[in-house]
Amino acid sequence: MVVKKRVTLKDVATVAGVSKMTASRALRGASDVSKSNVDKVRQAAKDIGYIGNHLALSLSSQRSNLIGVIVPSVANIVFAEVLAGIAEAIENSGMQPVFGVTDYDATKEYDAVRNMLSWNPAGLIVTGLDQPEDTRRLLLNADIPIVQIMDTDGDPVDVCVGFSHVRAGEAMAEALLATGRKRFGYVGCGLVQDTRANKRLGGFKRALAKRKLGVIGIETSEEHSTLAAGRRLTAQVLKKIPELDCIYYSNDDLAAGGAFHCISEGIAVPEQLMLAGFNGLDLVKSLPVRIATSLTSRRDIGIEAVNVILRRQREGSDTKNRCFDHPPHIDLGL
Amino acid sequence: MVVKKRVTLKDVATVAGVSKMTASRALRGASDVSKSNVDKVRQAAKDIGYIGNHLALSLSSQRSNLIGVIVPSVANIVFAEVLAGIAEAIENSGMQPVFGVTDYDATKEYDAVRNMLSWNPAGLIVTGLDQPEDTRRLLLNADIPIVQIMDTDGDPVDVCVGFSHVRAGEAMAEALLATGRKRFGYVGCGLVQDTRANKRLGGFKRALAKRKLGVIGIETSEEHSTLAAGRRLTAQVLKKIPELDCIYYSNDDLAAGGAFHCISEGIAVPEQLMLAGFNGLDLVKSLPVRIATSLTSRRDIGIEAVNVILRRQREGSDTKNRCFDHPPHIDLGL
DNA sequence: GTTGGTATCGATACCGGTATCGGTATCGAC
DNA sequence: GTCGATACCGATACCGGTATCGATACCAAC
Repeated sequence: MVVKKRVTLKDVATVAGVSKMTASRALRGASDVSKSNVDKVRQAAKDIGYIGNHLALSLSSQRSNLIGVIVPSVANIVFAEVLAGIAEAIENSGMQPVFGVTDYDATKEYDAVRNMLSWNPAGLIVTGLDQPEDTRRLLLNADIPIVQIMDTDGDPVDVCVGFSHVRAGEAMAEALLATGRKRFGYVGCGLVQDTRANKRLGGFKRALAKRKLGVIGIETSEEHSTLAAGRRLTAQVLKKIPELDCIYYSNDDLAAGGAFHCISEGIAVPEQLMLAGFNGLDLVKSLPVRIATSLTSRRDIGIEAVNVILRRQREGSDTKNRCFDHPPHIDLGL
Repeated sequence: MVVKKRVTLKDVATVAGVSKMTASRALRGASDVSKSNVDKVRQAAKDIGYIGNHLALSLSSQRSNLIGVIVPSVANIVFAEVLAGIAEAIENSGMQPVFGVTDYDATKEYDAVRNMLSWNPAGLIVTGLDQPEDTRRLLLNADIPIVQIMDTDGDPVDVCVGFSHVRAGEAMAEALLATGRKRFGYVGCGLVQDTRANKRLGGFKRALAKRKLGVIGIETSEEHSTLAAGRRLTAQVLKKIPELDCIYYSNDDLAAGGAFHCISEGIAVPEQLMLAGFNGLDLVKSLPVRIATSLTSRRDIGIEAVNVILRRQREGSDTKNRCFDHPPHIDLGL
């Protein structure tokens, strides 16, 4: 046996005793092909283990079944769940997701978008609305549906699916104020680039300001959000400002870390100190103490993003410049 | 302005006043092209916003820069971290990962592998060693590096990167036995298909059997592993067999759920009841009680898997049929 | 027998790049 | 002035499919 070469459509055609074209037709729609030839081709394809070549298919037909997805991180469960939603919605659509990771780095994001576009995807899903100018231009020039997810505070290139982080921050502040809390702290691992967490903090502060209140203790760090960081930063902020009666975290991981700190230190949560995270992770729901959080519908956002693209494919551009809002739902955990 | 058409290499060449071929050369290696032409072409490409077309590139050059990755789930943080490792290792290699999700379903896995192969990837990373016959044949016939990850208990198609789950289960049993525990329970959300968890349980039981011991309480469920499920199943198993002094869980999520149950019920962990999970998640390290776990190096496994493929690309098939072992490290949390 | 419609098939031209090879220009050496 | 080597460039043939259009066969209708 010689070198194992890839089985091509031509091989199938030869075995089946028909032309390449007939084999091609037989393997897909199968209109305009006699029943007997369809069978022959199908059988031949199976016999010699024909797989097909999407590269050639997409190049030739000028459309691909790829949907590009660009997220800042996959290790973050929040984006992992968005991806899960995307994978779920894409199922059975004949499409295939391709993921790119930016690591919260604008340069990598630009590269990822560019790279993605070079695959002629049917659509592109990118995270956030605040791409730098050059990346935005790339997206604008791409002649495919672009869905920006997880944020609606801004001007979408095409369509956005998510919610307003500003409003989410405001809403949480209002809910916490309604419980009578007055001395607020903030703990965040907001990489400076985490514009969405910053938007939430902005909304949070604004809502407090309306009641002539403010964030009186703040502790942040450049590292990634982890439970351990949450634990440590909570200890720090409480050491500086022990009289806090409520801490808002940039996300649930940090808040849960804070909860662990409180459990260890015997601080009564939420009686003595109320904790509020963001995302509504499974983790928070199962915690031995009750903390507040904003439940975001990551999965739904992923699903909707895909659906926007699929609809666009079928029906043409109906929903240009629209925003799909999936506002978070506050759970005070009380 | 008419219909916006995709900018092709030919357009670049025209603008730069050279042939397609020269433009092609100028934009990549740039050997055999005069400096002045390289500049002209580069400038032209930038001016008209040339992006390139990977489909054509890969089809024409008969090699792609894709690395296919097939995992059962992305919502599971363990695989998310593997993906993160993969993304990290792939960075700057010029390669691009494409992910497929199987949802622990063999049929979907077959489809995913097939689909992936049709993109002519440079390599394929799949999860586990226990693919059904037809999928395995697909992998065997593919003339690219195939890396099976997360498991080494079996016969790899090509290369495997992971660890023995049987030994991992044994090791945990031995470590727990060494602390003097005698009445073992097991809690698992082993979908029947979760062969790896079953391998661990098998190893665990075998090690106990050597000491004439066994698992005297077992509680499983078909659902996905969640903290809530861990909490519930722990309550159930303890209700039936209250005298357990140690529970082995199929993973950390369940074990952490068990920990939450114990905290709520005032059960002293680990004094009264020892809990042992699997994976060594961040979650476990930050828990307010100490539980045992096996630290698996997900990220490293992802990185190594990619490196196997990258090495193969450069050096040819040196490591045919090899196994890369990344054994977990037991942390009793004491 | 001729005509027209339908079903079926194949030849050919692409899609947008790269590999390959041959052709020209330039230059130093003899 | 001729020659060979080197640098540079473009024509052409692919890669593996699909779109398109024309060819052929067959059958019913006139």
